[in-house]
Amino acid sequence: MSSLPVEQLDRRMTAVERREAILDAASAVFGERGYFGATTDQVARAAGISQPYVVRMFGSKEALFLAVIERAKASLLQSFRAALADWRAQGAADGDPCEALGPAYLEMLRERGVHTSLMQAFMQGSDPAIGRAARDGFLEIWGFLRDEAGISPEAARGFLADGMLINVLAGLEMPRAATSSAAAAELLAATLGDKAALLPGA
Amino acid sequence: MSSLPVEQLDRRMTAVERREAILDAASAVFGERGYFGATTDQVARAAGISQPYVVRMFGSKEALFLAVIERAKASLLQSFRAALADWRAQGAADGDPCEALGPAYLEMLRERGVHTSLMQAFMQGSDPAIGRAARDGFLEIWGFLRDEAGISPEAARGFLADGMLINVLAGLEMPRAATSSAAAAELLAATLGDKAALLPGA
DNA sequence: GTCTATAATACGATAGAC
DNA sequence: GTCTATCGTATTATAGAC
Repeated sequence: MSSLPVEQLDRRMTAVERREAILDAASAVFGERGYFGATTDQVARAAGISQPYVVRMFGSKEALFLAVIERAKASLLQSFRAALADWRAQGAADGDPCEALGPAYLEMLRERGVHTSLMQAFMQGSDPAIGRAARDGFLEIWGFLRDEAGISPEAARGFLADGMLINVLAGLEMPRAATSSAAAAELLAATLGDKAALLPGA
Repeated sequence: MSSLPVEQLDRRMTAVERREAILDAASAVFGERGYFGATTDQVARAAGISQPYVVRMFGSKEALFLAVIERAKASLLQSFRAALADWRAQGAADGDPCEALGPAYLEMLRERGVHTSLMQAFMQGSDPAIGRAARDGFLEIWGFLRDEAGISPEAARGFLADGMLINVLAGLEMPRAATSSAAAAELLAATLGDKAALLPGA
C-alpha cells in the first residue's frame, strides 16, 4: 500500500475515469456559458482538479470542447437508436417514429449540458474547426432521422424545429421566469407540458 | 467651415449616427461569435473606429450587447406588426396570421445579425443581466403572437419552433455544407426552400 | 496522476490630448 | 467627436516537481 493520506488516495483516478469526470464538468460549463464564455478554470473547479490538468488531459480548450460535443452527439444518437428499437419491437412499425424519439429527447435533459453544449456549438458556425464539427454533427442527426428512422423531410424538419425550441428554452433557463410571468408559464406548458421541470433553471 | 482635411470631415458623424453604425457592426460581430467570443476591438474595426471609442459610446461591452439585442427585438416586432397590418388590410382576417409573419421573418435575414445576435443572447440565460433581457425579449415575442396576432398557444409554439430552427441553421452557417453534402441541401430545402440563400454562409 | 508556479498574451476599460 | 497610450486583469498554456 501507498503511504499517501487517505484523502489523496480517494481522489486519484485512472486517466479514463478522470477524462469522463472532466467531460461531465465541461459539458455543464460549456453548456451554460458557451465556448468562449467558459474558462478551463471553471471546468477544473467543477471537476475538482487543477486548471493545468484539464488542459493537459485534452491538449487545448478547443480539443476539450470538441470532445464535449462529440460525446453529446453520440449520447443523443445512442438514445434515439434505443428508443427506435424499442418502439419497433412493440410492433408500431406503421406509426410515427417521432412519437418514440420525442420522449427520448426530453429524457436526455436529465443529463446535464447535452442539449445546451450542442446548441452553443451550433452558434459557432463561423469558427473553422468548431463550425465544421457542428455542421457535421447536425447533419448526422438529420441523416439518422431520414435514413435510419425513415422519417420524411417535412416531418424531420418539424421534429428538429421542436427540438431547437426546447434547446432555446433550456439556454434561456426559461423556468426562471415562469413564477412571475403568466406568458412564460403558458409558453412552457405549450412546449413541454409537465416536462418543463427538466429544463435548466427549474 | 472647419479647416480639417476633407477625409476627416467625411468620417466624423454625430453621436447618434455613430451609435447606429456601431450597433450595425456589433450586431454582425456578436451574431457570429457570441457575447464572450466577440471583442470590442473586432466591433471597432468593423465600424472603422478605435476600440476605446466603442466602449466610451456605450459604457461597457455588456451595455453594448444589451443595446444590440434590444434593437434586434424592436426590429423584429416592428417588421411583424407591419406584416400583420398589411395582411389584415387585405381582408384575410379569418386565415392564419403565421402566413404573413413567416415571410416577414425570412426577409429580416437580410439585416445582418438580427437572428443570430438574438440567438446568442438566448443561450446566455444563466447570466444575470443578459439572461433576464433575453427571457423578457423572448416573452415579448410570445406575447405579440398570442395577444396582438391572436395566435393559439399551439400554433405560436409551432411558429417559434420553425423560427428557432432557422436561427440554428443561420448560426451553423449551414449553406457552407450544402455544396458537398446532399443531406445539407435537403435539410435547407425542406426548411427554407429557395430562401436558404439568405442565410449566413451562403 | 496531479500539483504549483509562471510565462505569454489578449482584453476591457480609463486617462488625457486634440 | 475621436484618437493614442496604457493599466490591470483574466486566461490559456507550459515547465517541472512529486
